[in-house]
Amino acid sequence: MFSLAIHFDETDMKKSASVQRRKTFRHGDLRNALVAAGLEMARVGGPDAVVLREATRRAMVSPNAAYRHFANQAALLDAVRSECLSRLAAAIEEEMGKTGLGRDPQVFARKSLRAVGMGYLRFAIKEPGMFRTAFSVPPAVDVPNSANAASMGLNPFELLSLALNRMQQSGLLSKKDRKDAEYLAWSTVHGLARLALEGPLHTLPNEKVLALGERLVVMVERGLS
Amino acid sequence: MFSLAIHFDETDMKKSASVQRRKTFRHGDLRNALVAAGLEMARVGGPDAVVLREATRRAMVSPNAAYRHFANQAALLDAVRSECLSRLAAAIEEEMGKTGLGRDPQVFARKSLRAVGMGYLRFAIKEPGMFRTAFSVPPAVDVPNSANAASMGLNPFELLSLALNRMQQSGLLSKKDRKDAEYLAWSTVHGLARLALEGPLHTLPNEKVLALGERLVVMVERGLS
DNA sequence: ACCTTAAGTGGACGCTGTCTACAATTGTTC
DNA sequence: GAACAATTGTAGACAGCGTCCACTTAAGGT
Repeated sequence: MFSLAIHFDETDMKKSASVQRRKTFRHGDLRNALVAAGLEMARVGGPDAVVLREATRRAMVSPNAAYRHFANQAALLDAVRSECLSRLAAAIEEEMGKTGLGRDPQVFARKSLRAVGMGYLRFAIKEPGMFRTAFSVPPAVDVPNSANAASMGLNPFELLSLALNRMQQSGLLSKKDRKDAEYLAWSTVHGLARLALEGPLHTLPNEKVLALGERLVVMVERGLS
Repeated sequence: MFSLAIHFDETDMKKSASVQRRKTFRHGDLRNALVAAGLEMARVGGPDAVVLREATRRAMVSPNAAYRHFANQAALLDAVRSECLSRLAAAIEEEMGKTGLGRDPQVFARKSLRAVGMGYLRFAIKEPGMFRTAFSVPPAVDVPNSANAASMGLNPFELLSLALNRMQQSGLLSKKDRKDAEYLAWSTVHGLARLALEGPLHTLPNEKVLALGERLVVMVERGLS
């Protein structure tokens, strides 16, 4: 009937055990299904692996159905990318949450900055496909897009700003040095992540990458002021 | 005759003004021609833009001819990537050459490190497609591949090591801090480049990116030791 | 002069993204 | 409740891509 039938047209038209066919003509939640499928593909194979037709296949829908929800595959990829950014933000938040509140504001500030950097790095290592996808297409950084955020409503960039604000408020960072500090701090950790993931450092063992990350955070702390 | 004829089959079979057809059956230098075509595509559109069939088209050759010189398109892309790395190395060398020899070894060392970082960044800004291509596929860093090098025979990583050695020899860097310092220094500048090129900072004007680069180099200098 | 072999061509296949036209369902309005 | 419009799916086609297999052309060595 559908071209999908080739998957299980063993002369029986009843639903096979593993693959049940949608009963209604409408899918009901196709957009989300496509993003979920795309996310899984991105997780496994990075941005280049999110292919529109495969997503529709996994959603058990004809290829063109996707075009009712996305202008083109770039739009689908962008939705997936946004989801990846959200997960990155969530990972950072979790890492920040693990550092208790600590009474000394300077210690707290340092821990916050460290958590942002290491959470970033850990996510990159644990989910390289998602990480690479998150930064595959250039989104604007200044326009806060809530779709990129995690539970706190902050995207990774804003989480970093938060940590740096704590640094300044606790007196670890002068107002002058605070300016654009997120760009500097971000660059360091992001660079390490990319070099370790897809760059020339991809043979480094994970522990070493994380150890380098620790050194980087210290370097940022000392180098910023 | 060839399928290429569709490009200029205006009922005249003589060579058109702009496109002359190869006379001999053999191309003579097809491998290089394909790499050159791929490089140009990479320059304009980044790694995803280097498509095998288009390269053969530009070399005025049938698509399959490429397979006499490359196992597949990944192999072609890898050759292009290697060339991009060489150009990056050349750009860094040039930047290093601009800093005179300077008698004070500490000043010289600092200038060297700065040149590596800023040369790296300037190349990324001037040739974003090549830069992105250079790091699109993970090559090993430790195996020195002369194909990646420029005139001095050093790849970008080795040029950075050279600058850091000068830092150590002039007493600016302790032996302990010297260890793995290239990873830390590299990460910072590489991260800025990628964020500025394809990441969330791609709207930043070039001057600002370069200014951030200067600050990064200073940060590395102070943060390493 | 023959034979081997390197380096080209031709045609096919399955995959992709995307277009246009059509069908089925749902929601709306009289 | 029937007619109609809008939404959301399908069918079929197209060009472009990487790649496979079979064939051809020329060059070089004996």
